[in-house]
Amino acid sequence: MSKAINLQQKTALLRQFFRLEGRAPSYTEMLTLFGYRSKNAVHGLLARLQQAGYIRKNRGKLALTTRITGMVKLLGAVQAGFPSPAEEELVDTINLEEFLVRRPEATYMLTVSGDSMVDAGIHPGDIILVEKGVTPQPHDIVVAQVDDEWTIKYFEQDNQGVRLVPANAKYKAIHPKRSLTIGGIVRAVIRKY
Amino acid sequence: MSKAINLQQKTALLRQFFRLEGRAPSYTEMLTLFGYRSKNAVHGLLARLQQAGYIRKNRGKLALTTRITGMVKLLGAVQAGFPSPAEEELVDTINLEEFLVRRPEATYMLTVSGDSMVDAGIHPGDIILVEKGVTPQPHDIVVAQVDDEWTIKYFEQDNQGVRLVPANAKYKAIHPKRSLTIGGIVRAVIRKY
DNA sequence: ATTATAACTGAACGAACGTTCAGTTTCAAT
DNA sequence: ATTGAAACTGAACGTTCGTTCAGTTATAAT
Repeated sequence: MSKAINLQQKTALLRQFFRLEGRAPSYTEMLTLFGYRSKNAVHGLLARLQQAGYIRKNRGKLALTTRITGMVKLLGAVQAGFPSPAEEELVDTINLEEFLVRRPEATYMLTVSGDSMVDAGIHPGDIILVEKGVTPQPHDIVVAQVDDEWTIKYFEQDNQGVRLVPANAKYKAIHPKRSLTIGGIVRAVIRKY
Repeated sequence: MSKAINLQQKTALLRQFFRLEGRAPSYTEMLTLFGYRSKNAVHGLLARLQQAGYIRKNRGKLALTTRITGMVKLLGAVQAGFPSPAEEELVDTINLEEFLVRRPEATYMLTVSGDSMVDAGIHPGDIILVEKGVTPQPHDIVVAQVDDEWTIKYFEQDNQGVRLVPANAKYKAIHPKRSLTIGGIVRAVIRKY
């Protein structure tokens, strides 16, 4: 029907520029980046990129979406094998923050101390992302202050009220006596090697 | 000695703008953002922000660092209690991608299937970040293709050569017979609730 | 071979950009 | 009260910005 261009090739270049400079390129910079000789070519390409959801615009200003600024490449199944550098252009990327954080303004990162949740795969030294200001539901993992002590536990409820259950046979469930403050609920666990 | 301004208050405004617009504001936009009446005031502020490491500049163009674009607030110890909205300005933020990914161009995300590493806290359904093209060291966790099958194991070496050790008593260590391909080494484990 | 359409060139445009300068205000130390 | 330095105002500047237009080239279907 007409000329067809490879958007993924262009997004790879945008990604590369962003990683290097930490910002979106200007039209003039995109001339050399994409190998165009007319700014109108850039203009047209950006329109296509916007339609495809790679970029956004407001007030004539360009904003890259997380599909460009995301660092981590998605891999469906390992069975298919790891991509070679040649076919890396075909892989989509994801932004870890957008993936893990729902409400940035209410999310905190802290390090786990204690082994009360080891059977749930939360080990001492692990990092957890905690979201504040959410009402915990049963089976949620919460960071809670019970009787002046902070712990990580499963949030459960029974006829005695709130019950905080550890994931470690060494410890027993707690029924808060004097006070209970929920710091937040655990949204993600991260372990870095 | 002179007028002292609160940089953290300004960075909070920058952070807010970036979350909303997905890009850095222009000088004119910063006039209203910071409440200045002269662009020179913006110019001076940016100089201070650059010196403090919050922003970078190249070719007259502004680039926000991950100290601004990072979403997650750092929390030292839970014992100190969770910050209230009023004191949130005092908290520093971190960028999860920068924190977890060393070489973006070589890092892939995939989902764990199988329970060969449960005793190392890696459960089925967990997400791992795998870095390609790194020579594995003993005790590293690797994604490897042994005799046509992909698995996650500890990478070890003994007098018989490479030994792939699971973290599950149900399985035994493997000495690759026909072939061994290292897909990459596991840099991080993520579990999302 | 012709046609239709998308992608591109090249030039022009006003608007917005970031920087600079001289002068003023603000604040803390003396 | 005076001084010194940092923070700011207001205006001006050349540069670069993103957009637009008319025209050309490339590609795929007919």
